[in-house]
Amino acid sequence: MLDLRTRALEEFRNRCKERGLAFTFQRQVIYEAVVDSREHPTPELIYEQVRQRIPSISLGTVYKNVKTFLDSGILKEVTLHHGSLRLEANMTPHHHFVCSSCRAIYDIAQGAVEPVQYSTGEVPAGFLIESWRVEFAGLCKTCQGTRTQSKESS
Amino acid sequence: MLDLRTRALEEFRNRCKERGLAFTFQRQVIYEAVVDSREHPTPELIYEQVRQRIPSISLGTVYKNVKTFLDSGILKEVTLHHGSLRLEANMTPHHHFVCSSCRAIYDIAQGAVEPVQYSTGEVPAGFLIESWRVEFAGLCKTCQGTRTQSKESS
DNA sequence: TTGACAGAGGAGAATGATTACTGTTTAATA
DNA sequence: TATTAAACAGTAATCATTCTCCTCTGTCAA
Repeated sequence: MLDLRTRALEEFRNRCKERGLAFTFQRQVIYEAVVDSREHPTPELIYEQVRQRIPSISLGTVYKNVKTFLDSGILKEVTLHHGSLRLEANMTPHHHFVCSSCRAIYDIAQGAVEPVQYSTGEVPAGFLIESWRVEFAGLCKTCQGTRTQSKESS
Repeated sequence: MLDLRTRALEEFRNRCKERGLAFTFQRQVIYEAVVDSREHPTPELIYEQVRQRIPSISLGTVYKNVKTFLDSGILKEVTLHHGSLRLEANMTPHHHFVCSSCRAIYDIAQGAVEPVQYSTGEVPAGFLIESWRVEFAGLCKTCQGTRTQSKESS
């Protein structure tokens, strides 16, 4: 448990070094706040957590470092298209493909994917599942052409 | 094509009636803007579209009606948790369960779901898929207890 | 048709999330 | 330990969204 956390921190330190990022106390505490949270926290929530250990930290610092971590692949964002409300009129069940470059969203017909099978033969425990869908991420046709595959690949 | 659009509009009119919503020109044009767009548009983009037909429309009206449509099940939002940036430190592939009531996000182990099969035996055309994951929606344990199943069920 | 009234629309202020800017401090490294 | 680029804190600015207030229009009964 603690060991796991220590290991994660060690790995974090290495990642910083690899990417040429300074290993600061603020960054360490911000990273730990995300690791320790089971809630997929917002920057605001991270800020609250971190302030308990570093009362002088500024919200801007949290945002800045979160962004840095995302760019470096040290953290991940839960959804690729959280920014603004996106709407659709297609009320029939279907899936989505999100281009990780231009963030465009495309519909994938429900029929294109076989129904999801639970490996245990059971619904994941405790949840009442009303619907599910697959979210594919990758490059759309346009972005495949534009880019000469310079994505981070670690 | 046009027929489809006419049908959709007809259905929209019925939905409004069913829900006791006034059928106004603004609502019609807003709805059509979403139907016509293949881009899962933002309210801002809808506003741009609608302004070409109704220059005097206000952005507030677009937001208000979009919200009304979402509440009435006339439109759908692409993601249940678009509001604020949500982060995670778990970099191994996994799935998510989103509670449609409290919007909490839970991790589902990758092993709990069998790899997605494409019905056609092929990747959906044109996309370079780098990853995929399943997003489950429903009620978490807590919200199942709290609520006496009063969800919309149309 | 007409009149009453609740609901809808427009304009702009207020809020919340996020980014940008500025001057000061600190980690990395020689 | 001195140098320097990067990181920090504080604050202003921006963008998305909601709220408020007042006017106008659809809806429905007469």
